Amino acid sequence: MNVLIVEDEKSLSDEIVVFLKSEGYLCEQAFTGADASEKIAINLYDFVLLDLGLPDCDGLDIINNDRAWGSEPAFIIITARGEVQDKVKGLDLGADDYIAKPFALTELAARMQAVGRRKFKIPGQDMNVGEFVIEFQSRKVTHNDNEVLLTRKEFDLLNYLVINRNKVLTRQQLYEHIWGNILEDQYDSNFIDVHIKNVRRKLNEFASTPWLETVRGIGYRVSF
Amino acid sequence: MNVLIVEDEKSLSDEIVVFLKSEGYLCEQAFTGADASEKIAINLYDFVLLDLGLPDCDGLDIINNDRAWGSEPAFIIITARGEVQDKVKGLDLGADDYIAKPFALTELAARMQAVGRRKFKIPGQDMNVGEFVIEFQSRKVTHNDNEVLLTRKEFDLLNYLVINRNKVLTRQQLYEHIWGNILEDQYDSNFIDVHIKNVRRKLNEFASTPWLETVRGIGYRVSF
DNA sequence: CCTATTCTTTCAAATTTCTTACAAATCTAT
DNA sequence: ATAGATTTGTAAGAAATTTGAAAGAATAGG
Repeated sequence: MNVLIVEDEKSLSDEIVVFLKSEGYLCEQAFTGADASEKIAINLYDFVLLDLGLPDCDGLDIINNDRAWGSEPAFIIITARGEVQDKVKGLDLGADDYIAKPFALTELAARMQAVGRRKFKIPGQDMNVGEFVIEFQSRKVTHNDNEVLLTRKEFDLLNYLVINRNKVLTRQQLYEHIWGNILEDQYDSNFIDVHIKNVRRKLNEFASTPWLETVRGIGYRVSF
Repeated sequence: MNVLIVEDEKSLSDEIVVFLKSEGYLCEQAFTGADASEKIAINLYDFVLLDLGLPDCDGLDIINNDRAWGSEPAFIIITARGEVQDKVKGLDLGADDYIAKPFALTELAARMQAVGRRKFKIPGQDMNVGEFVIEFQSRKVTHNDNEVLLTRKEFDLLNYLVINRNKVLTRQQLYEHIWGNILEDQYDSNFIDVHIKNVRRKLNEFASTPWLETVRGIGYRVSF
């Protein structure tokens, strides 16, 4: 999961980054509204943590700007105490949650998880795909209680495909969300194909996986 | 992708054209509001870059004209600094993004990409055509839960026809939008006919498709 | 420093896309 | 109505693209 932290106070921003990284998120920072707008326009984030007290612009513009369909990020507003009407306006504009300063990092994590569950339909509980059970919390995949040992990227890949089930994901989308980078022009490597192949190989030792489909010319899709 | 650049300052317009062509876009220019309106009425553009400082009319009128659902172009407003309320009015009227003069061409490209990503990913929901269900996000076509296996171009073709349903699309329009190239003069190949035939053949294995019509002398149309 | 993971490179296999040639259908002008 | 012209449909196969697979190099993490 990709997170953009929009917060002008560097020390707080850094603190959040360190924490979220330890939680397994990919983080980027923006310290001004202009920077944030540009980054959001270019990258596909899953979350945007937005401090409304930016010096150069009204943070609410940023939400208003980018109303994407399906792949829009989840906005979580960070407010100082007392900016209540901003909070309300933010929620009206389509922010998904807010959190008031000062906050505990664990609370932030909890809210992000809750928002993610609603917004991206990330199942809180385990999920059945084919004959497999995916445990998102413990990052385990099992087949009749036998664990399928996937590496980190392999699990991330499967995880992201399952969350976006019944959607074709391009290699670029997978790359941007799981690796958290923009894919440069003309970059041709088939490492995503390789990971897919490895996931399939490991899963196929237990059962066939026709639900992990190749959509030729586009990307991959999990259907169920 | 087709772009109409509506900008009265010729040197800037030309500069944009040269750049966008190098990025693989097909460009046309309009230097007056009247010209722009006419061109938009006739052609199917993917993007319209609209300078609000036109001499002969309020650029915002151009956006306001009613457009067919699905086939409307993405409007990106070009404003001079300080025309903030125009920007706001533009976004209210349905513009998809704005960019303030002076801007870097790379930023324009980034915004067009971002807008394109969300705009042309097509309806979030599935759609019924005849006895078939088209799932756009999944790029699947089904008939009573049986999947009709279409290749990429076949799906793109059906997709574009369905989005522009009740409109006749010429082979040139289909080619320019789906293949993203200008069709050279006197280029005669019937590969679009061939793809249409293949789509029909695959669909007809499940049910007849009188709704995928040939408009003799013009092109093809999906009516429903 | 060692090991597991991730990425790159290479090539074969599978599939799609486009071209070509011709048949069938439709239109136009006598 | 019919011949000729134009347009569309069909088939087969060549060319191009895309994916799968294997092996090994680079990298990261303990």
